[in-house]
Amino acid sequence: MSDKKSILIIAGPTAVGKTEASLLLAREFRTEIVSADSMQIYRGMDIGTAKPTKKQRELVFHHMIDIVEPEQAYSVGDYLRDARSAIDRILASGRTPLVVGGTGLYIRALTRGLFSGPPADKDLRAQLHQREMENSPGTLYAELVKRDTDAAARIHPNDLRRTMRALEVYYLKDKKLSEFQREHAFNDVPYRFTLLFLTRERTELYPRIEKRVDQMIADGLESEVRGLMARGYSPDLVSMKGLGYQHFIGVCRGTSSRDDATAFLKRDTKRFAKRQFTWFRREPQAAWIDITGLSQPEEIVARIKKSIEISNKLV
RNA sequence: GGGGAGGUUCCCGAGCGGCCAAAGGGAACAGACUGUAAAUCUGUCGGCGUCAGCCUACGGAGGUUCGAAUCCUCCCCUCCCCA
Repeated sequence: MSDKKSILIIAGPTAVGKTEASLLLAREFRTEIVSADSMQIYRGMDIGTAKPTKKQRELVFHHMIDIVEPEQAYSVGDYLRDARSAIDRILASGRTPLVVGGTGLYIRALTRGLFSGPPADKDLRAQLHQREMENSPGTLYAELVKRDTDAAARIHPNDLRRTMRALEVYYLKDKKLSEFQREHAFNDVPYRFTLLFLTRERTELYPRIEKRVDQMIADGLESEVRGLMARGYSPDLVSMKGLGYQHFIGVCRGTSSRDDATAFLKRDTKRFAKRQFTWFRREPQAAWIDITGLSQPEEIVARIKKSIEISNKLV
């Protein structure tokens, strides 16, 4: 056993019930929460991201929420830096940080690091994108096949985003993405961690998602989006691509109906939950905890504590 | 009661004698993922299978044909118009 400090991570698909349970748990452990949610970092996006309320945040201190404006770019790299520093502060105070969220990549970065690649270069990306547009589709992919064959082999030819990032890494660092990945291999593990993935049967999760979407709308999602639009945000912003925001922009502009937006939001949120299942399914250290049938935060916490005991015995 | 349109795989919807397990779309399911990740991308989609095939399918029952989702007969159901 190493002398690394421990952190507890509570992950799970949207609407399983992470927030309430983690709040209770954090109070009991007298600790603070570090959010691992790629959308809750944005200020002013409260309803659509199901952010913990002001009251809840007075009860337990939350890190990594409301840290940037919606028009600011914020990458996994930024997240890793900021979240680790928050975690280190909590650890330094002698407590066990409670990481809570559903963004798989953020959690992986937190627990196993990122290779030290270059941050996104807007100009270079624009250049690359233009090159693809001016030539036939697949131009960039063909370029990648030449520059970094191994990376290309792992990227689908249609996945322009990943193709561009691989080229970006190559041109900026004069080193292949595949090489970075091979050397790093997610081996930067600074903490001991217990990663719990809360789940529910889909027959229960999906109705919860629908209910939650209805609640968001009742709580004023549309006017929240309207307010964001009034600030002149482009729909192309990462923040505005968030579930709910991308859907209600059309409603605010009068190009789509409220009913359609609601239906699509429900559908897309379910799909998102499905992708979260896929992600954590192949996260080797994630312990799945089925909380189907448990509706009270107390019950969920009891269930969580039980599995922590079990995993502690195993360690 | 009279006239018209139609019933296709989970849904919508094309097919109108063989090339049809049946276009296309939707939904669903599965997968990938290292600086946009609530994003981006991919695959499957009647069942069985040693992948060659076999079985079940186009409202129901018969019939014509070498061969029918496609043609004929009767029946059941839906929608529209006139009474």
